[in-house]
Formats: sequence, C-alpha cells, structure tokens
Amino acid sequence: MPLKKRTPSAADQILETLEERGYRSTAPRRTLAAIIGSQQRHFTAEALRRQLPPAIGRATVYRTLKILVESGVLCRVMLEDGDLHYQLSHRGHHHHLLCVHCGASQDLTGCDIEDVLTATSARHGFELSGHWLEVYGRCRQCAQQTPAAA
Amino acid sequence: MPLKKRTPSAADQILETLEERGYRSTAPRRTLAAIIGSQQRHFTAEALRRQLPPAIGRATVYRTLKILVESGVLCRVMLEDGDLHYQLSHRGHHHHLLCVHCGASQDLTGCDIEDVLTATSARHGFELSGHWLEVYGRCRQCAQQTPAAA
DNA sequence: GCCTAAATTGAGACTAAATATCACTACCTA
DNA sequence: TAGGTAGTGATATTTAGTCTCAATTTAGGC
Repeated sequence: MPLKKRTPSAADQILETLEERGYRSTAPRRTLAAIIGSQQRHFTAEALRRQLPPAIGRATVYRTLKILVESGVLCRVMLEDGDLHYQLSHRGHHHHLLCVHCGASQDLTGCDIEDVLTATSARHGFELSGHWLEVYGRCRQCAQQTPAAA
Repeated sequence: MPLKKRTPSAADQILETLEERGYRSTAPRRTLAAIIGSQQRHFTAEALRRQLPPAIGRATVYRTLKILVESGVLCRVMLEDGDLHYQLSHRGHHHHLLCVHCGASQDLTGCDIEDVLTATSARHGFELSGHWLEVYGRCRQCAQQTPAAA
C-alpha cells in the first residue's frame, strides 16, 4: 500500500472504505465516522445516536450502521442479555471474548473452533454454512481484581 | 428407557416443573403448557400467542416464557436473522444446529467445543463464564434435496 | 463555476416486540 | 370457606428499528 504522510485515523479509514465502495462523502457520514472512530467500546445504535448532533436523523444512523457492517468496518456483537451492539471490526471472520465485568472485548481469531464445528456438524449430517459465537467471561484484569466470585 | 404407566406428555412435564419450583397451577399456564408442548418447531413469543385463546394476555405469555426459560424447560434460539425463538429444551447446556432451509433444529451436545473454548480463552487470559453458539447450515435431508447452491 | 441526475437526508409515521402498571381474580392452605 | 398472595390481563409505555417521501446535497461533466 502507498505510503501516507500520517497514520489515518479510524474515522478516515471508515470514510475511505465508504468511498471505495462507491458511497458518497456527506456531512452526516463524516460526523458519524468521527464519533464511531472515537468509541472505546462496543455501542448500541441508540447510544451512538445520543452522542450525535440531533440534526442527524435516526434513519441516517441506522442506514449508515447497516452499510458499515456490510462493508466490514463494523461488526455486530451480541451481549449476554441479548442486546445488539456494534464495534469496529478488525476484518475477517472472528469471534469476541466479552468481559461481563468491564465490558471490554477482545477478538478471537485463528482458533480451531471452525474446524471442530465443521467436524461436529458433519457427524450430524449437517452442511455447515455459518455460525454465531460469543464468549463471555472476565478479562485478565477483572479476574485479578475480583478474585473468585463476581 | 424405563417403561412408564404412560408417558407423561410434554405439557405434563412442563406443569410438573413449574410446580416443583413453587409456581401455581393456573388455567392460563395449563393452556400455555399444552400449546407449547405441541410445538413441532422453535417458535416466537408472538407466534405462540396467536395460537392461544385471546383471553390470555400478552403479559402472561411473556411472563410464562421467561419462567420456563429460567426453569430450563425452554431454551432460547437465535436465528440467523436475529429473531429470537424458543423451543423445548432437552436439559443441560447445549447448542443448536439450525437448518436455514427447513427450519429444523438439532441439539448439539457432548461435543468438544467447550474444551476448545476454554483453552482458547485461557490463552487470552480470559476466565470463561459462558458462551452463546448457534450453528447454521442445512440438515441432511435439505442438503440432499437441493444439492449444491441454495 | 454551473448544471443535472442520482444519491442521500431527515421528519415523522409506523411496526413489532417486549416491559410496566395496577386493579382485579383465582389459587390453595389453614 | 375465608383470606393472603400469586397470578392475570387491559392498557399504556418503551425500545429498536423500518418506511416513505419531499427536500437537499453531491459528484462529475461541461
């Protein structure tokens, strides 16, 4: 890839991806990109909207989120309570280790779960086409801070 | 399996579990149990409600479903499109193989996924507490009927 | 810079799923 | 069979999201 003057911010990268995909660069999208790029955690659509200037309509938020998920910029995270959140994706198929204590999330890639799944499904005569996995627990830090029970 | 005087119906088993847990046997619950016991597939709360006499209020349906999930009678199934369904649980922690073609679901137990998960999480310093896995694909029958593509 | 077609936007109506409230009712045990 | 309590259901409300459509904005050719 070509050398850039400075490391592109997350927001820049988001806008770039949209452009590559033929989406126009608009003011609302630039705002969205900036706010999304600044998120430290996974977030819900509504939580995001609350951080946005009210001039940006609900429809735009949901439309943009959908586009960003399709484009691989964001991925959807299902919390233990069924809440659907979003977070910046680090590309490719992966799963999340979600800390139920502090809310941090860590990507889980290159693991052998896929293989196990394929094999197990085959045993059941199933032709695997996809799966959804979320793993809940406590991250290293939280586990240390609150030793045994919750 | 042991021979019983008569096999208790699914509905009976549901009511029994509720009683064990200290819930009262009421007319609405008996109706619910009968209908739930007769389901051939996973179902949504609203689909269930449509099969119920309209005299049974929405609140009762949702309340009862919640109780039944807590009691382990039902388990929640997340469909690929994000729809939350319920189905009779065969006890214990398990996952589902969901056929995206015919909607059938098959339990996935005694597989080695848990071990892989535990090991992988540990590598990340994670203390695993739970996970959610749904597997999508096509069951043996559907795979045979529609050979290659969808 | 100007112009236009096409993409995008946002207000707001609408839907669907689910929860909350609360007066009333039915259960069941003493 | 009386009475305290669990349970119920009508209804309002919340939440999360989609849809519509007129008005606006953008990209790109001139």
